[in-house]
Amino acid sequence: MQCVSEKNTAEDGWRERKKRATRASLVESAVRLAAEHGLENVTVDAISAAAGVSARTFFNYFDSRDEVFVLIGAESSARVRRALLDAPRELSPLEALRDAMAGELQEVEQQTDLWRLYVEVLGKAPELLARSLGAHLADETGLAEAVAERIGAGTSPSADDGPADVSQDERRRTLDLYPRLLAAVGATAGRIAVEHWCVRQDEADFADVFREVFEQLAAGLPQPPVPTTSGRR
Amino acid sequence: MQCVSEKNTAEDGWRERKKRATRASLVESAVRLAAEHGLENVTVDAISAAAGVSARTFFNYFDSRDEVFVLIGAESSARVRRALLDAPRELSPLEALRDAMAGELQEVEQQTDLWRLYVEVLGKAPELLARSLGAHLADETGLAEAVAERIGAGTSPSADDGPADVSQDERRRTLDLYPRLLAAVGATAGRIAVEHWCVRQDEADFADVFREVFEQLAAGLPQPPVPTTSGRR
DNA sequence: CGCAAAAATGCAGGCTCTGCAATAATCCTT
DNA sequence: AAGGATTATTGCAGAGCCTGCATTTTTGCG
Repeated sequence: MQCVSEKNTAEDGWRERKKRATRASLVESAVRLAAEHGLENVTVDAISAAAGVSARTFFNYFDSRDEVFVLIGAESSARVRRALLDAPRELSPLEALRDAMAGELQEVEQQTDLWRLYVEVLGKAPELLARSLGAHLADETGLAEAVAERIGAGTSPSADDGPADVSQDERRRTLDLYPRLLAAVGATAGRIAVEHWCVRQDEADFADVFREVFEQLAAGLPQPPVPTTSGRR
Repeated sequence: MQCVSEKNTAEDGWRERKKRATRASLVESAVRLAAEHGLENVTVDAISAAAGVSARTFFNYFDSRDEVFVLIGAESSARVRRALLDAPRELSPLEALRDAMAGELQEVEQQTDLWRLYVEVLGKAPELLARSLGAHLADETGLAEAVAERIGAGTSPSADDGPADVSQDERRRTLDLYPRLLAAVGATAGRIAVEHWCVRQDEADFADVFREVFEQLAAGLPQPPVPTTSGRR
């Protein structure tokens, strides 16, 4: 690993490619089997057999059986974090987070084949999607740290934060609290967007749903307009 | 069964009391053991033995091993939902949800003994708290239905199912989306409040943290004031 | 007391997951 | 190209989780 040769970084070599293939094969087998027999009735043995590896090997790729159903991998977390830090300074934290996650979720609409099966499976097992997106896409703790870094390093020279009369204690508490809250809520919003789009796939593009979710969030979750049809009050 | 005698409803009878006691004993044993030996090193056998029942009986009380560590029970979900529906009409959906959850979370600060141990355990196992609060306190789906009913019932008393005759696509989408979003975000906010309070117990009352979280939410998660040390960077 | 409902228990069995050691594939250096 | 080093795969043993079923014990009630 100490890199004497020209081996740059990552994804060349027959080895890596095979690992990727195996991993992808496991995921695909898992989702396919789950769509056919139900999520609960798919064993690690079955998945491994379908993918052509041993059951033991399965656990070399995934820490748990459920993890194979999590299409958003751990790399996503890092990418989102980086995108958050690299986002333009003009954006508010919420906007930056939205854009960072949007970049990651773009592939949702592209890998439609697998995702459609995936959605079918998850429609009957919502808790898995929750864990999937909630836990991995965001990696709340890491994301919270990125948020903290962003707003901490974002102190522009203007230093125009007017009210200096807030108690130092409360401010510090808020500063610890805010990143965690933003990260968690943002991840949740992303999850809800995916869930909603899963159910009503035909009615709107995912991008629209995603945008709307964050608009609601930025607006403070006001009560939406009530249907005007009958007697709007 | 069909209540011939004066057996009113719930909590009399030697039988029920013993069940409660057993359940409580299991919970307490579990938390105590976890605090001592670490969450992962506590087996169902150990918990059951400490509580004086067989391991098989454990699974008559809890569906899974982890469930014994979830102090917020399934009843909470129903109570929150009812509180949400009973909340004054003047309150915005977010406020109503906040108050409904606040009522439920009051007991957090009261059962300090058990919760302190609990916090200690969960400090090293955050994913459990996430599942605990995220999954059970809110029961997002049910909560979303309650939200939908609340904002839908603003017009007609027939709260069966919302008006399905909305013309505009986007409005209908929003109406389906909003309750899910609010429920999920609210639950997340509650969880973050608990988590934050867990870490910084001494610095603030839980009620303060809880209130602040929802204030941020209502304000649209704006960037908080940056520490005044202007020379920063 | 004696019957019926409910709870607790023991047991068998399947599934998940982990360490360990042996084997096989890949990579790298010479 | 050969050989050694690294890494992946595999089988196996074993602990733990969880469920269904049959049995025993407890509780409620006439």
